[in-house]
Amino acid sequence: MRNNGNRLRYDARTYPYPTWGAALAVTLAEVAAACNVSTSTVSRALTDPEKVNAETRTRIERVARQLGYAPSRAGRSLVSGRTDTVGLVVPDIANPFFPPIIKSVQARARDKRYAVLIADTDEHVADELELARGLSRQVDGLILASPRTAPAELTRLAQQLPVVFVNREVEGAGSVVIDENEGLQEAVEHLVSLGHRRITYLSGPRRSWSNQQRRDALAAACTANDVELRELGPFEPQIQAGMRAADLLQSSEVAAAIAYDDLIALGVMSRLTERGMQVGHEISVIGIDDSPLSTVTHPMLTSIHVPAAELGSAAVDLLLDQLRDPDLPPQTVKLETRLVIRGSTGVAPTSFK
Amino acid sequence: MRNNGNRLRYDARTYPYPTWGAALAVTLAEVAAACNVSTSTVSRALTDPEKVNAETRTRIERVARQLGYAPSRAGRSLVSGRTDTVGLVVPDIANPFFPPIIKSVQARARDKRYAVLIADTDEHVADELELARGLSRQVDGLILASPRTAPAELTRLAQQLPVVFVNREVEGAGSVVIDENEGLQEAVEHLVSLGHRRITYLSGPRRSWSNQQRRDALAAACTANDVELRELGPFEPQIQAGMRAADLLQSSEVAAAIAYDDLIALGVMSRLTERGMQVGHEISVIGIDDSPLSTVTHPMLTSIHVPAAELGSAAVDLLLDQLRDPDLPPQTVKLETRLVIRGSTGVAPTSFK
DNA sequence: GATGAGACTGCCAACGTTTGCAGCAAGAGT
DNA sequence: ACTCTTGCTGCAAACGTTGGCAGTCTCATC
Repeated sequence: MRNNGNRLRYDARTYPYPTWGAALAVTLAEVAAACNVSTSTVSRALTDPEKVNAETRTRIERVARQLGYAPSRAGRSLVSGRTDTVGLVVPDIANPFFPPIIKSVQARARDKRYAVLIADTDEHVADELELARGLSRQVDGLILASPRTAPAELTRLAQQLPVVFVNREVEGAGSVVIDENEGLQEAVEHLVSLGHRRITYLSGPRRSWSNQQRRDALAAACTANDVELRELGPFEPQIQAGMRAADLLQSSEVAAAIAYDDLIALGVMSRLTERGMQVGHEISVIGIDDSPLSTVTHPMLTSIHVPAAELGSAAVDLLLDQLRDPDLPPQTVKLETRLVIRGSTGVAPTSFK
Repeated sequence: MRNNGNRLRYDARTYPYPTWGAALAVTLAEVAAACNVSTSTVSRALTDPEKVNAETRTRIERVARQLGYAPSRAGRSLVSGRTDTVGLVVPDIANPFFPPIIKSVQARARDKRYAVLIADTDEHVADELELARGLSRQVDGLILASPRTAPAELTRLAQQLPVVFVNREVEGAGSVVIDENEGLQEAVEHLVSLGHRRITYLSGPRRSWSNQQRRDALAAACTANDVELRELGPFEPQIQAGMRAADLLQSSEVAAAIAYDDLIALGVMSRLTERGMQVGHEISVIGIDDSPLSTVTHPMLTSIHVPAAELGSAAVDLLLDQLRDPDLPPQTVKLETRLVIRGSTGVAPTSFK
């Protein structure tokens, strides 16, 4: 019962590759040799335990652990066609909105034994598809966060491999989006209750899907509350852009602003404060995302809370569902938002009432 | 001259795997069939162009492009023993110190045709090694940022695969560290020139290597400038911890604080401002990292600039050097720091002079 | 015209894993 | 004693790529 079909063919001295990392790795064949069984049996013992004799199995398990065996991803991948890896494309890791999403994607993926490959497009729209395509070779599925690529391209991408979109709905693909209606409605009502009758929307990138959503939701809320809505922008979701927005805002006659995201709002606050204005008194500012940064400024930023962690884990769940059953109809998950009131909003100055 | 050793064995209907992604992928064999050459020739044409006839090569290249051929990572990986992927372990993606590092690691790695797998330990020391070991199966080398694991364990890890440490020196492994001496010296001199004679260090995590470095460098600078040094902490590098530090600080008799990092400093500022103190007048605060956040507060945070982008790209360079030649002696790269003065530091109140 | 060199290309084995199939032994049923 | 089943295990092929080796063809040289 000697296993000689799977004997080792190299010793350390003749092994043709550097003896780093993977080359040192224990293989099925070595475990098999040590147990005097075939590689098939070892493979089954470790992946499909009911299929082998209980005694053999425990012996194999012990030896495998002892030798530090870990399956080669490449070998497994080659035969299964799967990589057990998902890709995640974000526009900017440095935008504090994304780290919580990334974290929850990773946590959920790790639970399900998937690795996560992350790509950062640096807000560069053209790189988005290229990075996604590059990743597609080495992942089973993709999560695209806040993509700005044209819808037709995204649909085509989603036909080539399972994709879940975060913060965007795309024809024929799963997505996780936030419903900003409630949050923005609360925000407008909040401002109205403070005496504001005019609101400026500091717009995000023109091609951004979520910017459209937010603008529309805000317009609806303003109409419903009989509030005049103005708009400035577009601004990139960056602090610097917010500072630029601040100056435009200050020269207007509006004392309340809702920004496309927290970064813009924080830039606005920072710049206004620097110019001597009292945010929360002379002017009210509201952000969207409720990132951890909302609490470091003074006054703290009133912001619309977005459930970032749920966003990430829902995306992973949707993606894995799709991997399990590719014929499943694409689903859209919608998450609620709500207003978190802090110090950056206050009673409208009398001159603006 | 028919190529029948490499003929296709499945058609779409009998293919046993879901027809998603990789399963659809064009293989060498298909390109070979379309060109009437062997897979070896295609392989060589695409990876080692001088080895095949110019005419054949261009034909192969054309067909490959046309068919959308992309090599299978798994197949290549299996034979080469390499994964063309590097792992990056960070304690907390949400800490604004890390995103710039992550970005530069990714950018440099991408230049060199490497993918990057990121793991976040959530500041959990015990997960650090576990994640690193998990990653080690699927990467050629690792970059560990600000690890807090015991040195002996790190040395052992570095014996198993190429590792480069960021923000920490480890026996027998490459590392990229920052030399905080200059920056802290400038910081102390700056405070002295403003009339401060006592400084409190808001300490980072006790096991953190860079916390040791910073504390030592600060102690040296204080001695040299005849300044009294006190210490509070340890604090986790998080805004919340900084707020806690603020209250401790306020009840002491020191009007100048240097924090382990920007997050702690920002938490301190936020809390002090909230309690009605004027940061930059009644009390001076200095951070370390000079993260983008330093500019969103009012006053803006005086901070010690750390060249995050260089940190990342140097780490990748060191790692790839080591992959190319495993026998290379491990190198340590040291990067300079400098003080960036903003509004959070000011003349010492007379009572403290 | 035989020989040799050189340029190119094909064959095959190998990487580590999974899995259909077949073989084998032991026990059950007739 | 025979078949039949059941439980377990081994064999071998397959996944896509690479690279050593050997074969073929062309052409120059003697």
